[in-house]
Amino acid sequence: MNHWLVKSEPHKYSWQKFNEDGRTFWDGVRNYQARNNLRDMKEGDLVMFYHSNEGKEVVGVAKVVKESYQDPTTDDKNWVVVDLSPVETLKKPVTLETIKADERLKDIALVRQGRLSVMPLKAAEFDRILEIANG
DNA sequence: GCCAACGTTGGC
DNA sequence: GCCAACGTTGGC
Repeated sequence: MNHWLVKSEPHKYSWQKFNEDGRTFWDGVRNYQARNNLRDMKEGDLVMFYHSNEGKEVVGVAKVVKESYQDPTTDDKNWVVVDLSPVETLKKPVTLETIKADERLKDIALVRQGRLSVMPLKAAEFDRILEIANG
């Protein structure tokens, strides 16, 4: 199983809204690297949900419920979406500041490659974020 | 609101 | 195919 991290601006699509919806297709990715990551997602993979701009923190865990397919919001064949559902809300959100300060997390793509919106995480990194969130 | 980082575009 | 210009993202 693989682990991922996706970003969303809360005023566009928040963790709260995601939970109200119960399921969503992850659209709007217009970057090839991010697209390739979406394509590599498999059903059951776990995905950290990060709020960019406002909050700047990992707020919850989602899972892939449907693997990539043509983005329904465009006819351009370059772009795909996946379906995600919420799994759990983190007890304590893990802020970017915390991640940068953590020896085991300071080199993840979230820090190194700030603009990428869909990125892989190692299992150890994923677990480390959960560990921090659970105190 | 500014600006750094970086991906994309287009002229040559 | 290089690289300057431009646009976008996202932290501050």
